[in-house]
Amino acid sequence: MDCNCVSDLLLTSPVPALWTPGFAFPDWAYKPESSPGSRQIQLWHFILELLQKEEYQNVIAWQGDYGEFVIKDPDEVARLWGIRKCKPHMNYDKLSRALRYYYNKRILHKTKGKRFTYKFNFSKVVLVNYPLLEVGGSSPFLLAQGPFGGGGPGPDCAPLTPETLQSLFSSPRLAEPPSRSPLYERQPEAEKLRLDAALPFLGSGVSGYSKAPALLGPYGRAAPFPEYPWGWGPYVPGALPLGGSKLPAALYSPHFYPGLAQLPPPPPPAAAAALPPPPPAGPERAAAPRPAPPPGPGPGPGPGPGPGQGAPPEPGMALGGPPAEPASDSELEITDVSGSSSENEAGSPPPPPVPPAARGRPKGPARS
DNA sequence: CTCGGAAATG
DNA sequence: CATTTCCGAG
Repeated sequence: MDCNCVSDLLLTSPVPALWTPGFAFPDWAYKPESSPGSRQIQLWHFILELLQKEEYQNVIAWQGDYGEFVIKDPDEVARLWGIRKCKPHMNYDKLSRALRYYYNKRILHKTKGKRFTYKFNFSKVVLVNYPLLEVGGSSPFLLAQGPFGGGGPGPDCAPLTPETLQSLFSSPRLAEPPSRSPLYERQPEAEKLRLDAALPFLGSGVSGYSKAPALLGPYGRAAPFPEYPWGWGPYVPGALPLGGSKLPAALYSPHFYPGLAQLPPPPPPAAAAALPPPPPAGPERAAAPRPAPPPGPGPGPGPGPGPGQGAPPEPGMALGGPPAEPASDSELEITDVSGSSSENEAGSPPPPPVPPAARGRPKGPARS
C-alpha cells in the first residue's frame, strides 16, 4: 500500500505559466508511445526537473558548461528520486548506476575528475520553444503535441498534479486539444507542429566562454544551454539522425527571452513587453520528511548581472558532427572535447555559481 | 568514487 | 524497456 510517497517534488510551486524555457526533447526522450498515460518519469527527466528549481540548488545544480551539473547532495537526490519512484531504498549508488546506463544511451556523460558531476548530452536533446507565455502570447509558434490527455493522469504512484509535469516536458497544451486521438499516436510524418531546434552544441569547452546560465533572471534557474543566439547553422546534419526519430529540417527555436530580446531573429514583437512577475517561490516542500535544502534567502545566483552574453558563440564551432551514426554504438561523437582534458574553463572561470558555503557537506575533505 | 555485468522487476 | 538491486574491480 501504499507508499506514502509524497510527491514533494514539483507540486511545491504553483508553476505559473511562466516557467522556465520550455525544454523539449525528441521523441526518444519520452517514449511514451507505447504507454499511453503512464509514462514513468525517467531519471534524467527528474534530474532536469530538479535542476530547474532553486529549491534544489543545494542538492543539484548546473555547473560548468552547458549541460554540466553537479550533484551536491547525492543522498538527497537519491532520496528524492526514491520518493518519486517509491523506492525507499534508493541511494546514490543505485541512482548512479542508472545514470551510468545513460552513458551508452548518450543522454548523459560523466565529467571525469569531478565528483558527482555529469553532463547532459544535449546533442540529442532538442530544445523546443518554450511554453507560451500567456502574458504576451508572443509566440506564434510553439506548440507541442498534447499528449496529456486524457488519458491517464496518474503518472506516478504519488498523486501528482498535472501542473507538475506541465512544468517541463509534459506538454504545453496551449495549442489546443482539437482532435486528440485517444492515444496520441504521433503521426510519422506529420510531425506535429513542434518547432524543434537541434542544439548542436556540445562542443562545450570548445568555445570556452560563457557558461553560466542566468538566463531568466527572475526565475532563477535555466539551463545553461540556450543562451546563445541562433548562431547555429540551419540545423546540423547529423545532429540527431537517429534511425528512429527523424526531425524535420525546420529546426529552429525561437528561444527569445525578454532579457535577451536582442536576439537576431526576433520574431516576437512584444517579446520583452511581457515579462510576468517572478514567482514568489515561497511555500515549497509540503510533505518532505527531510527538508534538506533550505530555500535559502536566495543569494540571487540567477538574476545576476548576467554573463554579458555579448559574446557570440564561437563562429567556427565545428560541430561537424558525426555525420552519421547509424547504429554504431561507437561513442565517437564530439563528446566533450574539453571533457577529455578536464573540461575546465581554463581561462574563463568567471563567476562560477558554485556556492562555496554549502553547508552541511560533510564530505569535503580537503579538496586540494 | 566510478564503472559496468548480471539478474530481477513492473 | 528503464531502471533497481547487488556486487566485484579499478
